[in-house]
Amino acid sequence: MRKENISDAVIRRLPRYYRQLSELRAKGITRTSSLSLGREMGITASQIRQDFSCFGEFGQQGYGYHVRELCEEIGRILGVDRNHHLIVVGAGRLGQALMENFPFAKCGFTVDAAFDIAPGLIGSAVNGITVRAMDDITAWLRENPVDVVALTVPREAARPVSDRLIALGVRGFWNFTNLELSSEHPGVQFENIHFSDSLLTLSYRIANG
Amino acid sequence: MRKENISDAVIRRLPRYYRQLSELRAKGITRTSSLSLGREMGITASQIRQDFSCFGEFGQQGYGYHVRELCEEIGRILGVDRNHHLIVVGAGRLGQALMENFPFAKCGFTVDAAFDIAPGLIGSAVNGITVRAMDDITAWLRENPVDVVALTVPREAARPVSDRLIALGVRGFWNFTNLELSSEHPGVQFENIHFSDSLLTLSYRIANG
DNA sequence: TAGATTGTTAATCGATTAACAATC
DNA sequence: TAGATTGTTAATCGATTAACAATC
Repeated sequence: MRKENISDAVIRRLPRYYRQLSELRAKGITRTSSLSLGREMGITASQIRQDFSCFGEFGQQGYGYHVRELCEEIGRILGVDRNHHLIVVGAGRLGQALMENFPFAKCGFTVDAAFDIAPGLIGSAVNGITVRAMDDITAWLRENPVDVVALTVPREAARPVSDRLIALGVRGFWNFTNLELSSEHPGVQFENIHFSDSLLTLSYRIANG
Repeated sequence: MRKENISDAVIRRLPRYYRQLSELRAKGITRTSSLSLGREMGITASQIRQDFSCFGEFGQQGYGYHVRELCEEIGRILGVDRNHHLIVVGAGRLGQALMENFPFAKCGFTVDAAFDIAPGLIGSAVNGITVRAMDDITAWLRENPVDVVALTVPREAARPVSDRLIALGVRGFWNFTNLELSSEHPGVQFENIHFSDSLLTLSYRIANG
């Protein structure tokens, strides 16, 4: 029975399932079960079955789950098969690090371009991705609509740049600036990666727990 | 009344409170309340009071909270005042991006050194931080114990490198490799930043909700 | 004082876990 | 078939919200 409203907690677990299943696939394991998956991931079998049941029936009684099929199903739910288009806005070290190291293709993303204001960067290429002038982004986006902008500009630029991009029709932001961006605009999604929040929770846990 | 066991959800909210309060401070606002803080952050006043009450009594009936005091209290809880020591292991683009851009000092961290195996990097400096040879890390750590390692090595190196560092006494890992590291060793804390999990949840939300 | 807002207890809500009939 | 394991319903647990006496 497909659910209407999927909780955020469930959605956040989906990529972990996808990662674990991808690893099993890579190891050549073809079959698994909620029990063994749960043991590997530190999750109860119950929760795994509940989570999957939000999206459909992927298993077989008495057998479990076929790893490749389940992996592909979850990939589809996450949109890995959709070939999203992305640009990197802010081609400093962090933007470069993403372009150089991040496995966009495995997540179903193609990086079409990068943008920056630094004259020294404009015209260069990182990992085959051309860095263009921020001034050209309006014209460029008209010709090349994108699903997501990876926002790796300095903190001060985050708000004005994202406002401008929303006006240009961008509906998804992968936000690495340490500024909390959230959507006043309906249909615009923000995913914030707050490095400092992460480090501070670690700081807390080192002292306590 | 101080609680014994603080839930993970509460801990994850603390850095957000800290960020919001820091911003209020920067704006020169000296006084706030659970109600106004809640409005700003999209959280109920009730939850804010509950969260704070885990750690003590920071407010005053009829007045609310003094921004600076509350900010400092939460900073103390998070350990921002503790001057932790950190090294960056893996001085590629991502490691460099952190050294260059991340406000370690604001989080209470000092970056003492970076380490890498690439001959071209060894001996260079990024933002005043010397990049040293991975071969020297054992000797170096004996002289300079650290609280946290920022792990920015390639995925394949994550496991062997972290094992080695644990053996050398490191007890905190800020893990940027896309490998799930979790502690079999008691007292060793891992904080994983999974870029791909984050992008995939965004991918999901673009299509649904 | 009167108004505001806390810290805390009680009520509600939602998420996790357990149980089990269905069935491969 | 007998054993295993699903999907789902029910029970439990924990987290969020509401309510309110205390008090600045």
